[in-house]
Amino acid sequence: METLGNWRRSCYCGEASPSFMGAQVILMGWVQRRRDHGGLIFVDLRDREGIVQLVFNPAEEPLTHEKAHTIRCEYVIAVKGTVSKRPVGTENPSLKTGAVEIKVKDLKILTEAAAPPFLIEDSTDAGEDVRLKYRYLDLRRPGLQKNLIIRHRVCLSARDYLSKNGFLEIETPVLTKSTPEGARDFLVPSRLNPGHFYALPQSPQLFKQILMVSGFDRYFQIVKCYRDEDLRADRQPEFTQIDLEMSFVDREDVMGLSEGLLSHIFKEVMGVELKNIPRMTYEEAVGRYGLDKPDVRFALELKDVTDAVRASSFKVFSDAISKGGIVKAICVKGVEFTRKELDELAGIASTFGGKGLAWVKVSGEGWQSPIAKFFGEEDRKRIDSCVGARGTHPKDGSGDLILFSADRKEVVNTVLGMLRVFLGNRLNLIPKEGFSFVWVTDFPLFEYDETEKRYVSVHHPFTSFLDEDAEKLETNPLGVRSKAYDMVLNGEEIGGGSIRVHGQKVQSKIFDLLGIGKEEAGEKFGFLLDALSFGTPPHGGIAFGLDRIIAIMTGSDSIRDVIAFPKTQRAFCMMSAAPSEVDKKQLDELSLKVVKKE
RNA sequence: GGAGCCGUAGUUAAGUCGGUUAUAACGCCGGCCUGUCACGCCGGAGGGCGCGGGUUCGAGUCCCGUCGGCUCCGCCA
Repeated sequence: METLGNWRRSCYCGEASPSFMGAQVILMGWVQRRRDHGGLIFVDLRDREGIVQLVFNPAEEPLTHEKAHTIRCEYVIAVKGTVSKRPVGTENPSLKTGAVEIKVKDLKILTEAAAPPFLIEDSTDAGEDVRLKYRYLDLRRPGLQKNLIIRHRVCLSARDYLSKNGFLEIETPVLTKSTPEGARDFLVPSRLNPGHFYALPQSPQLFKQILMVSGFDRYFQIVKCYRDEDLRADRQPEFTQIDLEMSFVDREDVMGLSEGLLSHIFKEVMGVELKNIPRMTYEEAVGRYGLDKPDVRFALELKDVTDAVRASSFKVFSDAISKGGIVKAICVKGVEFTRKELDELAGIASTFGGKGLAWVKVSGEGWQSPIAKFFGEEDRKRIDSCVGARGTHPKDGSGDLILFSADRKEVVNTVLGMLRVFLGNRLNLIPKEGFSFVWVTDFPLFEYDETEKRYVSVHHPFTSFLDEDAEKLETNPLGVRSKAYDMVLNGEEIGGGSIRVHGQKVQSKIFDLLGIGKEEAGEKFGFLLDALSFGTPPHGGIAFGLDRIIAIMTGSDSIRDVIAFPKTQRAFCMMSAAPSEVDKKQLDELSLKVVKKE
């Protein structure tokens, strides 16, 4: 091990280029690989910006060459040498620096390294659990470094855009108050107030609204949020939002600003020009795509065939309809599915609540289906034309497959919506490149929670409603549409927001409808209700899921690949082994006692 | 809470119908090699099959339980 002494780096390894030709440089980094030819030794030296080849020549620098025998993978070294053009025919076009190499005169081994548990390269085949345990090594891989660099640039360009548009970045508390609605809170015990707890914010929602009451007019924050719910590929217990709020605005203003923000980010970071983002109401999204986060990159839309099948003698359909349900179908073009594949589709349908999945193969000879006998020639024609099915395709003569779901409206849409996404992937209907944005608007304000037997907010309790739906608040709460909007990218929800309620009376009314009593409302959100009574500007905002956006930008399957230190599915950090038990002394100070469940 | 897939050298995997000493590649260690870049060649070390129990003359292979990783449902205003 040697010290740096007076050596200072002249540039990053990845920056070595023909423009430095002949210059003496000092480079520092990690040994990617050593190729020892007995005579010449080649070493690939890696840092954040890339890799460059070092050459140790025994004929020129015998002592340095001798020393180079001892270096191993992941040693941290410094070299002094000259940037040289590689001999003709030995250039490496797959390397950014492949036209040059460093003829090393002097070498310092700054730190030795144990043999890493896996190779530090993008094509590493180590499992994710091993990589998460040694996350610091995993993060040396260029791919993950690139992801985090992109993340940095997205944050930078968001700050730049918002700042230029009059937004102020203002921090809000992390130790805050538990809220009854929404996700499960992470709690933090208060030492100074035994038996009392802070909650980590699920979002800075209340605080950003209060900042509007305070007159800051435009606020934003790139902020961690915490939700104690089960994890998924796109969900971590702590995640980051680009959160913003603006005063004296309506939906158009927030949505327009949001499009500007996204356009700026994608232009700056990806070099991509976004077109105007299309809009679709919740009703349309669910009707055509089955889901409130439609992937509009491919067709395979849902068709309502309730009327076309109403007359049929197929009991599954007629029963569903008589119970107030609907029948919808998707028509899969030109596929030959085996019985086994159809069973697989039915299995998927059942995981989303479908009780069955009726199918019809349409070929040149007409219908082939277990349910064909229930449909006459006229019925079949009507259904075919309704879903756009045809028996033979000019290209290869293959037929279509119609998949039906009959049930309550919600079940039918979910089942076919999820099947649609599954088939889109399976049949490669989804373009690999490109960013397909869509706004979804006019969400219902409430939905009915069967387990709690009450209305709950679809967005959150501070969401305002369409002016024309105001009177339905009394008569038909489920029919009230909200001033909420979601931004969907490639079939994933990447942001959502709303215009807020800005009157104390209306806010109290909403709490009323949600079954949150005056006392409870006062206790939980009294400070917001108080604030609203002191002169509140009309306001609204939106929050974007930074992790999800970066994951889509970088083509990552999971947001774990764009978070430096993510957690596993049981919310465990493989590297630090958090969470862990704590000393009894710590518990005592917090007036806490652990009761282990059987 | 539930469903599915997966746990075998440091890593990734193979392991037949239950049958001697568990196999390969990469990595690691040693040696040789002056134009390699997944360098090449020769040699070597390294695991008892996630953990616990059971069936059996005999278990990496079968059964039960459990722990862990991933994907999904529920959950995520």
